[in-house]
Amino acid sequence: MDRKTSDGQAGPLPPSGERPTLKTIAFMTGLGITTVSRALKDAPDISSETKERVRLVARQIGYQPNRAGVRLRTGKTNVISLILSLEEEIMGLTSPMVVGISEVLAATQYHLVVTPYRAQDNALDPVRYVLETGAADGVIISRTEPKDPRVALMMERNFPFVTHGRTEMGLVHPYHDFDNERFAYEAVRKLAERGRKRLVLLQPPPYLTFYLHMRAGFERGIRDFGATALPFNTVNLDNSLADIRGAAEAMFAAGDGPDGIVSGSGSGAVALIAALEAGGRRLGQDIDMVSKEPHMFLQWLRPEVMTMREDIRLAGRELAKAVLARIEGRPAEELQTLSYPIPTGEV
Amino acid sequence: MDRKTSDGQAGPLPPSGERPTLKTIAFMTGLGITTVSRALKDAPDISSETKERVRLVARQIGYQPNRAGVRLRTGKTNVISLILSLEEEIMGLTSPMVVGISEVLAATQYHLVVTPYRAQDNALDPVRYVLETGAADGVIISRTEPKDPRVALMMERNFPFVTHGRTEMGLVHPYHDFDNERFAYEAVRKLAERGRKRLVLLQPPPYLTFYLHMRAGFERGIRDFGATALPFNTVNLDNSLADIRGAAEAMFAAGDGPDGIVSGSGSGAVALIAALEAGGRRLGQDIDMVSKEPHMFLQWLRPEVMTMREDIRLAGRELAKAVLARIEGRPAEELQTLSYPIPTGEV
DNA sequence: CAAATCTTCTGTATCGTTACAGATTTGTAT
DNA sequence: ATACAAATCTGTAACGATACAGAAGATTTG
Repeated sequence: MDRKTSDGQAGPLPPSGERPTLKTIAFMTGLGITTVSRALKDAPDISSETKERVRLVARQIGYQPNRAGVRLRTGKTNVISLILSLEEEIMGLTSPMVVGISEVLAATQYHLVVTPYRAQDNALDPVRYVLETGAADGVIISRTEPKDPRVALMMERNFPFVTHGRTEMGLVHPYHDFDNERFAYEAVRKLAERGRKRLVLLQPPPYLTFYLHMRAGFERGIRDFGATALPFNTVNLDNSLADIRGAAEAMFAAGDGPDGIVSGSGSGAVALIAALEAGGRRLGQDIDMVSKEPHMFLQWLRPEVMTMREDIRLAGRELAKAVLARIEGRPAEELQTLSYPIPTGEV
Repeated sequence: MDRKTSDGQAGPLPPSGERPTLKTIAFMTGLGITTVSRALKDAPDISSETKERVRLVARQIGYQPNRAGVRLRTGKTNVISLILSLEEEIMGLTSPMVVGISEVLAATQYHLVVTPYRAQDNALDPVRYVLETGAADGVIISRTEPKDPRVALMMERNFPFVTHGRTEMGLVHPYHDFDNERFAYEAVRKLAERGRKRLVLLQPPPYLTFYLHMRAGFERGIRDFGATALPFNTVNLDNSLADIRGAAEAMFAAGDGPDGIVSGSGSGAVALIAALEAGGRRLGQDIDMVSKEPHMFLQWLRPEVMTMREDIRLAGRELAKAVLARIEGRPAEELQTLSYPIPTGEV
């Protein structure tokens, strides 16, 4: 039972330093550094009594593995990289997203590193950086394109990642997405139910995948509910609110404008409302609108607008869970989820 | 001139691996690893010809120092930790803040790690974590309290940090802050100019430093412009919008309410507007309001509200610059900045 | 011309961790 | 007894970078 506390050997030197390391525990328990390491990761060749003893000491002195040591030796960074477009900032998606991700990572050893990029042209840069420097174990990207070079690159390198948004390359990869098709379809339905027939869509920029979805849902609605789609292509959700407002004002001034609007974002809706009201239209009377609603802004300040909520925080949680699962080797096809529009208070 | 390319020595082994390291460069140049390391950091005992040669090769093969190696050896993490309260999420401050910080860090080797905490009670946890594990070289915290234990702790340990918001402990530390005193004072002035005399303030939670500032500015305005402050203490900016609305509705229902409101946040203003309109008041007629305005929401949907902008992105930039400077040893007293309300379009 | 000095370069040890190849003890089979 | 296997434990080397203490050759000094 009582193994001699080996001494006199080339035993580990006293720890001395500040923060406890494996050496500290080895010294305190009289075990070898290797044994301590293996005990802490529950290796099969360590007696359960020793494991217990090591764990106890480790807990007592508040041992936490040195990340640099682990990373240098194993290559495991314990980092998830969230790659953000600065455009997203405008839409205010970042905050709840980060919160959702953090909620999941909090229970793990993972840290969240945020890496933004400027223009869509540079979207590949941060991904390359992570791949080349091994800066993270997994990556979360958003604003996917149908043929997304980032996805192609990471799949080719077999690097764990998840996308916020789908792609159309015939490649199976983890994603979480909001069902923008359904959103737009339901939006058209609501407008049609109010007798609106001449509809416009404030849509995403055309190179993003969710443009296709939103557009498809919109057009399916148009067909199913016998409405007409008017063009509104001069601006999209990536334009500044001032530009959106400007374009919308021009449209209303041209006369013969829409009697129903679907807005792909809450802030976009604000610009549209400003424009239509500047043009003398009255919401709920001359024209109706359906929009995504990030907060309660529209619901409270323009209750005439019908709103649906997209739960970005949930998206963050799903995305984080998916990368982690991917890192652990779960197959990509099990890591694809959709979320659906949440109806907010009806008028 | 031509130093013999030393060979036959215990020269470095071929690099072989994927990513180039110092060893790779050493092998390619025929120099020692140490020499390469010192050449790259422009040490004085390396000839400028060698430096040039090393730099050239390093650039050619795209050498980037291994972060884990540096971190393990030197303790330098090249990480800035942004410690966030989940409460901030609600106010949507995170996004532009992260963007601002990233803008500054992009030009450096630093990565940004986001570490959120749940309740105000746990605010100390992430700070302790960073201090104990050495997870970062510098920390950015916000939501400071007059006697902030995080500040005390980090100063005691002489750990580089900057706060978003000031403290009142007689400790000199780097900060960036928005002048909420001025904001509230100017807000009262605007209301007084419109003849409003019975004012309420939707204020921050009382334990935060900027409560004191906003309150002070408000009350100074009250005195200077001969108005009256009505109590509105049941809720603050940390409460949910629903709660704020509820409390405001109760206030209006009680009769004899305010004829002017100062709202410390844009989203809070929305709740207040919803409440006052539900109570039959009309903005700009029965009552006036001044608010911070994060976007264009208020300006476009309730142009009657007078707004001022707080540039959070700028705050992010200033905070990042300050931690970096502090890490480089600049004295704290040189790293204290204030930003001022930006008037948005007048009615 | 030997000694001292300067210039430039390099090997060794180390940070904390883990993979790997033993080592030691104990128990089992022959 | 002797060999063999099982159960536990441990030293060494390595990941990539840098601090430190030389080392080798060239140059100056008296």
